[in-house]
Amino acid sequence: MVYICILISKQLTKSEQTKAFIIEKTASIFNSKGYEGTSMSDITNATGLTKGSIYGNFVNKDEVALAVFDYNLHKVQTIIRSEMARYQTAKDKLLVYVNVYDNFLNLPFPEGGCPIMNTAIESDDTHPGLKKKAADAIICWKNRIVQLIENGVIAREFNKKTNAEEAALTIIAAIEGAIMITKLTGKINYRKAILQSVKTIINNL
Amino acid sequence: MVYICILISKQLTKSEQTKAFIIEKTASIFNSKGYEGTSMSDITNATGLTKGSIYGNFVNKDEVALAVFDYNLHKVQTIIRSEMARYQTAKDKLLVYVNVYDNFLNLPFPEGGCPIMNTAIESDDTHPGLKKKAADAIICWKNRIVQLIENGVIAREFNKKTNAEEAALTIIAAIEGAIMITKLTGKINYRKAILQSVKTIINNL
DNA sequence: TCATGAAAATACCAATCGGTATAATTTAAA
DNA sequence: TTTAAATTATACCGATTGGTATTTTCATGA
Repeated sequence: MVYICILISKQLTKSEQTKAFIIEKTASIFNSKGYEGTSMSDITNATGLTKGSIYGNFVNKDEVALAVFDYNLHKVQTIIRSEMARYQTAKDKLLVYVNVYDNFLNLPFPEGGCPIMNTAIESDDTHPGLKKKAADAIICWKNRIVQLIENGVIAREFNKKTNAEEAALTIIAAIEGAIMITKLTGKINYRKAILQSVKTIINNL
Repeated sequence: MVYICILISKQLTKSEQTKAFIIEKTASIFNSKGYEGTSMSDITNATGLTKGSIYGNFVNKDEVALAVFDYNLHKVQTIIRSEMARYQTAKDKLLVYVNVYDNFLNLPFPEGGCPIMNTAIESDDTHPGLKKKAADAIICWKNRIVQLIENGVIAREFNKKTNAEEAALTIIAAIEGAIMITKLTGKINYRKAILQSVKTIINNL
């Protein structure tokens, strides 16, 4: 199994390596300046590569942006998944969201805030491809929380009268709002206060 | 008094009239495409004016963007204030936020979503002037809700153990998150579900 | 009615935008 | 080691960007 993995990773094309390199080097730029605000020269400067090389690996800037979104989203999902694996109960797993977003400065979180919200706000009126990806990510996130709550109901951790979807959407909305407000005002206590409310919501499920 | 008002409005410079005209015509564009994504040609197309005229009334594009933010923010604040004036109790006044954001398609709300959030997300890493304006708007909003809650505590509508700031920030975060999620996914029920949670939070104060 | 200042239009600027054709260089298989 | 293919660099493209200098038009008070 490991052997196969090594073989597969050795078979990574030069082009695939360069692609990954470009994505890594530009991920934080796209997430900070936005997909419109990031220029081709930003990309060449960040990578040290030339335009010819970028366009030899991606058909256009849009494709870089889409790949970078996937990369940033994957980064967040990986953190959440690995933290959640440490806990057993539905409640503890749900509280992972609170703890992760409360300490995301100490975690390998994408620079520039939540990639889903950044992409959502920038692209909802302008870039259908990115909008679709962000929307799918939100719905996937919501479904994951709904499932956790339903598991908790089955395990008699949560009240069976709980409206799982309403709770899931509220948790997501509050978290995203918290990130935005703290990034904007610089007040970490604001995020802490909102996440305290999220914790209360989870405890009352 | 009225006479004075008429005099003052007659004294509106031609330049001031044009300025207001430019702001009105471009407000929805800035709020949809973003302040970076809106070009000078967008502005000239929307107004029918030429670049010379725009730059005769504003020193640069930034100044238009800042003025448009004020205009869009004022629009939201006017709706909230006039709705709130119809109610007396602190709880009813707080519930205005829920009702307004639940029906904002039927109100003269700025096109393109919440101008505070749009500006916050786009400008927090790129445009200090706009970031400052958005941050001030959020803090002002928070203080207003805190005051309403404190009034409600004095009037014995709310529990005096209520953490007003935590509640205020949570309400704002949930509302902003709700707007983002519904705009992104197209699912109005998602917003309704989150606003239902906000209503519950207000009822439990 | 005429003169004057304000406002708007025209024509232009250098810089940058995303993108491409082609040439030089690596890479890797034979 | 040779050679063909894949990858990267160079040099360029037209279009558009924000911005300005200058001219024309317009409004208005004397």
